[in-house]
Amino acid sequence: MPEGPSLVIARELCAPFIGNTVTAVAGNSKEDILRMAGEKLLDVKTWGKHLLLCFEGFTFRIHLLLFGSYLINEQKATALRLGLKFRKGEINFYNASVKILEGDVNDYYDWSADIMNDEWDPVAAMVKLKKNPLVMICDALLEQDIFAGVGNIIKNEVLHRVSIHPESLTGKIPEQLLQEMTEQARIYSFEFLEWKKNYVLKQHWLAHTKKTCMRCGSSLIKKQTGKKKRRSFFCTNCQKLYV
DNA sequence: AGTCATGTTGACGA
DNA sequence: CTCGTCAACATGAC
Repeated sequence: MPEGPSLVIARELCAPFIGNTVTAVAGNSKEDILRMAGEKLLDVKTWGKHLLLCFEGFTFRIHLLLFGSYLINEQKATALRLGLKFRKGEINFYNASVKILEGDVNDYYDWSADIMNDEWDPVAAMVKLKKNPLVMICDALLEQDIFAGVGNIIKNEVLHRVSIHPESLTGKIPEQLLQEMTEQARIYSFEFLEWKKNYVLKQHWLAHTKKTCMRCGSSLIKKQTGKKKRRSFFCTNCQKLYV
């Protein structure tokens, strides 16, 4: 489910409840979820892979991790982590991480680090990248403080698109190319969003889970890369290694 | 049917 | 203190 674009979809689906009062709360979350009862949902935001339900004086942060899911105006048999009822419908979360953030949500997040946000700042991302020149680019792209919302699919597709080997060192990648990668992280993410909405995401993958390179036809390498040890799919013919 | 993965945090030991 | 490794969570696609 959950890379940045998928959270944007979740926000859009929750948006109709903005301005409405929570009439009932349920779920097995250990957080004080009853606090939302009787409160008006003031806003729904996202930051990277976080879904933020904003109330007066506090915000509930929902993270779907790897297996989390949600249903709008529907339920399923598995244990409910958090369910919010409104007069005109309900939102239900399953297997999600739920956490309360006290006070102003703006104090918790740097919106300019979120690739899906209007305030996304590629220059700031470049500055952060340059601070860690010895980090492999496959790890840097997954760094949520730099590219909030980028997940493993986006990582693999962006690196393939800009022809960079995932094990390249950030500081060895030519500046202009690094900048192009940073820009593509956002551009690709919005393409991801459209494809996901139209249920055609997977058919647009050119590297992720593929056995052969969709550009040149060579066999792709599948390997756990970097300190994060997340799987990378890459073409040693198309993607250059900078070390 | 077994394996594996679009993710993150915290514990523990070296 | 930092690093690496592991466990934990737990579903669904193949």
